[in-house]
Amino acid sequence: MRIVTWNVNSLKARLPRVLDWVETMDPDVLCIQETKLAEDAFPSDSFAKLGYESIHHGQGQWNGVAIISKVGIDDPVSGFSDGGAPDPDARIIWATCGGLRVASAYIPNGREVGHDHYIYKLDWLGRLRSHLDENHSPKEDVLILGDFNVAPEDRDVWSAKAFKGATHVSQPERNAYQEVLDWGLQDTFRNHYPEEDGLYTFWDYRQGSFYKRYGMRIDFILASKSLANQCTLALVDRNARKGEKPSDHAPLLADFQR
DNA sequence: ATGGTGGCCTTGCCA
Repeated sequence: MRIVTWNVNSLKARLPRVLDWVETMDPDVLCIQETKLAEDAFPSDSFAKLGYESIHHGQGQWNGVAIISKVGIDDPVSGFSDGGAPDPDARIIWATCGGLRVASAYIPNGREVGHDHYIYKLDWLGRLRSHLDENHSPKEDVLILGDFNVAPEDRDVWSAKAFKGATHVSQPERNAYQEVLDWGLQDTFRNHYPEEDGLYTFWDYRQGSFYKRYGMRIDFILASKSLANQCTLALVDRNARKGEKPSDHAPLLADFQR
């Protein structure tokens, strides 16, 4: 099975490129973030023509997450089932696809260390861990895919110096991310490239960051142990960041022996 | 190509 995550930064703006990419790369499951579409505005028909079912949790101008699948979509859940108040933002959607419990997640950006939105980000990652604790076992086949807006190590940003004091690299964010991993998930991409640095999934539109290789590795395919052991390929498609009207994120792809 | 934000509910906010 081929599983992909891609923050598309507006599915309306990106639809032609996403459809073209899906036809070429033929994923079984694609998790999309930042659709920026209202709940009912997801272009299901366009994906249905390519053989995919889809589910969407959207709010309009911001955020919005979706899953498209060729291997079924069962038991969808939008947001968290952790007993807490509903998340005001559309940031996570869950479904069972081909026997795997899959989540498409868009973790809050945080804006600035100490900002209300930063507190929300830390809380949000805590709720993700709580949802896993209360709804799943690490012995199941679980995949959390998405834009985590956290760089786990200094080598996951182009310059640790440039990020000093910034969000995405602060210790509280890294700790909250690690708490999610510690539930029983592995970073499948890092498993494949344990010694490499300079591998990124996001490049800011500003200042020609992509051309300068000023990137960040903030998108992940996290897999429970049983699945992580079956991951045969993991890669970032940097070509999708090139050309006309790219997203600022590249798709991250993983193949599993299933 | 020797240089280069982009998306949105747009004249500001968000990433």
